Amino acid sequence: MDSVYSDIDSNSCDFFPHTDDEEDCASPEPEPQQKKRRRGRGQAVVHVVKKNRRVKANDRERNRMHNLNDALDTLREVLPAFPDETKLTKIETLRFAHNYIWALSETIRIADLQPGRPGDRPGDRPGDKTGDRTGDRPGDKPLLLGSASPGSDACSWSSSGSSSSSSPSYCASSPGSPAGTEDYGYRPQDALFGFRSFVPGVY
DNA sequence: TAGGCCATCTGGTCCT
DNA sequence: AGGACCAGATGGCCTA
Repeated sequence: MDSVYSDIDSNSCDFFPHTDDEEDCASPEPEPQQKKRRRGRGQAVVHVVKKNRRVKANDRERNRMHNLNDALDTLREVLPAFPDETKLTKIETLRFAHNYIWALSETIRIADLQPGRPGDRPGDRPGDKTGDRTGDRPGDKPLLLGSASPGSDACSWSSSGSSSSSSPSYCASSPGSPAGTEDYGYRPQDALFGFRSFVPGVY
């Protein structure tokens, strides 16, 4: 979308009273003692240079954010989709990805612990390129419980302010054990079940 | 209408 | 010096 300011660029003081352009933007009621300074040619050049730099910086920043959003979209694509196809918000995407990665690694870990594990078969090892992507086949072990439906949050935390308080029992802990429940009967798929499932009426 | 999410602008800081 | 990154501010859009 075009910037709402695109029409304003030529006179940013309308919207950004504290910009470099401040000097040109005589405040509505200039202080009495303040004499209006006339800008000489040199100052005008400096002003134009500054403004150009700002415009370029804005452009770069916009591109940077677009790249970030593209990466986020790419991430959304590899995450399990949800029935109602509601697009995950940015924070939800990140939290869900975190949970998802953790669930996958837990699944691998548990599979490795099992005697005569299926992982002994070629193609079942985590790094085995011959294996299908987990979750691609309907018959796969139900790691991905797509029944978790979007609501408002990817996990059971409330991002309330400080980093300490925003440390959920689940999401912000180390990827190795997001829930801190490693040997308490916690199943990897619970990580995905937990997704957005704390919203009343959603799950 | 309030609240959530988002895009954009902006100035500061760090890095090359 | 200029670019990358970051966080704060602002305003638009959408939904409950």
